[in-house]
Amino acid sequence: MTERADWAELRQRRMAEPGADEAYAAARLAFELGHAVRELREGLGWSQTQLARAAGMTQSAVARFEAGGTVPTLVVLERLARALDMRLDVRFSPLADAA
Amino acid sequence: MTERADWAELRQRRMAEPGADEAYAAARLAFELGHAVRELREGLGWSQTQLARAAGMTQSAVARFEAGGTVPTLVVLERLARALDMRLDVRFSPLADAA
DNA sequence: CCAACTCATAGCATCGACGCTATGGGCTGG
DNA sequence: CCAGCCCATAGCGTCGATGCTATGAGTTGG
Repeated sequence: MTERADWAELRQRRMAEPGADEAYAAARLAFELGHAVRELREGLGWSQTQLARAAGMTQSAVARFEAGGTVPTLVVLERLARALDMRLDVRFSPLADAA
Repeated sequence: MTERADWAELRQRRMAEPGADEAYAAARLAFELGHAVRELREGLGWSQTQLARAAGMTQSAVARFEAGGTVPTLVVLERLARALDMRLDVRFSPLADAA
């Protein structure tokens, strides 16, 4: 990644800063989710525009999300999940112990 | 629950409205997460105030969250998870197939 | 009966996520 | 070479989630 984005860079820095533990985790989560959605979308052979329509949002929103531009809201995640015909799973799980 | 809250009621109505599918799902998720946190907290024998301190927020925020007053942000969920020494798990999973 | 603690809300300010529209660059088929 | 589609951002306005502070009700111990 060269340096196309802006927030992409900012977020990177943020994630590098010490003490930003939780913020870091959230950003990472956002990034991974974005990635996941992208793969699912491509898997279906859809364009961002198509997914956007299906999820009731705009192409720009999808792009921003996939790129990890913001920490998504549960509402949005839910919408995307539906559009992709998936189930959104959010839960607290033990750190190391059994499940 | 009589009718102590305000948003509690509003949210109820919202959830009842047709076509509010995703909003409904999000609200439900919020409610369940709130419940989960409450149980975890009580399990540790902590007061909302204690958890709030541990998670870097105020008692009111914890109360609002546990009551399902708002759809929490991933950032907040992450903070709570840490405070409770748990791991926040967010993922897209198939609707019916295996987990 | 009072003090102290716990939890539920209210009210207010701020910040960030989302929605929309408009571009710009990259690719591809005519 | 132009038209058309795809994706990445930029800007801007709005709304909702959080944070804080201040109460009020319910409990409990002294």
